[in-house]
Amino acid sequence: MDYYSENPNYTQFSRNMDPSSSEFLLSDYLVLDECPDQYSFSQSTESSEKSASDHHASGFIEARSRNNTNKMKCKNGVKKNNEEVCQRVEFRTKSELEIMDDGFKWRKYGKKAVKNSPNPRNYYKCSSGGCTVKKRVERDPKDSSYVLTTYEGVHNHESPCVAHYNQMPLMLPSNNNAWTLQASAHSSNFSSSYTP
DNA sequence: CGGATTTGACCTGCGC
DNA sequence: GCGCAGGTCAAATCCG
Repeated sequence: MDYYSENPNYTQFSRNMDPSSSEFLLSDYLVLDECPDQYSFSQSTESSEKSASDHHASGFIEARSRNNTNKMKCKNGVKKNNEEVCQRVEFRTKSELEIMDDGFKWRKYGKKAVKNSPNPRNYYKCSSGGCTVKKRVERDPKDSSYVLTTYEGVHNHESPCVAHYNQMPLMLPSNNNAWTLQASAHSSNFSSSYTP
């Protein structure tokens, strides 16, 4: 069974995005928030665009702290202080497609128009049973050619994509603080990873 | 027919 | 307390 036929979103992303192409800009903006102690991994918009263009989205990521901009709310029963960590990862990706398939299977559960943005925000949950990871997808109001994708939470299972293709775990269940996003399972040099 | 998507209603937090 | 905005729910609808 071909994964492409099972996941049309993945098909679009991986087929249309050629890492060797100068038009491919992967995740030039990345923010990781972690409650209560938040850190971010990001590049500023302008520099990221430049560097992403220069490097053709080589996956280069710059880290900085953002302790003074903690406005992230840990809602829906996620506890701030103790056991459960509210982890947020934000990607800003130049793409005509709003759906950035990361190998996981998402179920759309909401769509909402947001203030100061002409484009609606889409809400997705990981459709894997027991996995509570969510993501929001919206077009950048300042530049609609960019897509803002925000992940909340940590997958408690492996990516079906990676399990299927690479037989390598995308998420290590033994390490809840580790995350990896792969833009394409076929582009092994195209992945961003974070392991605290 | 079952799963995914759509979309209006509802809930919650925050600012005034 | 009220209104607004963001987030979620769930029934209706779509689609393979």
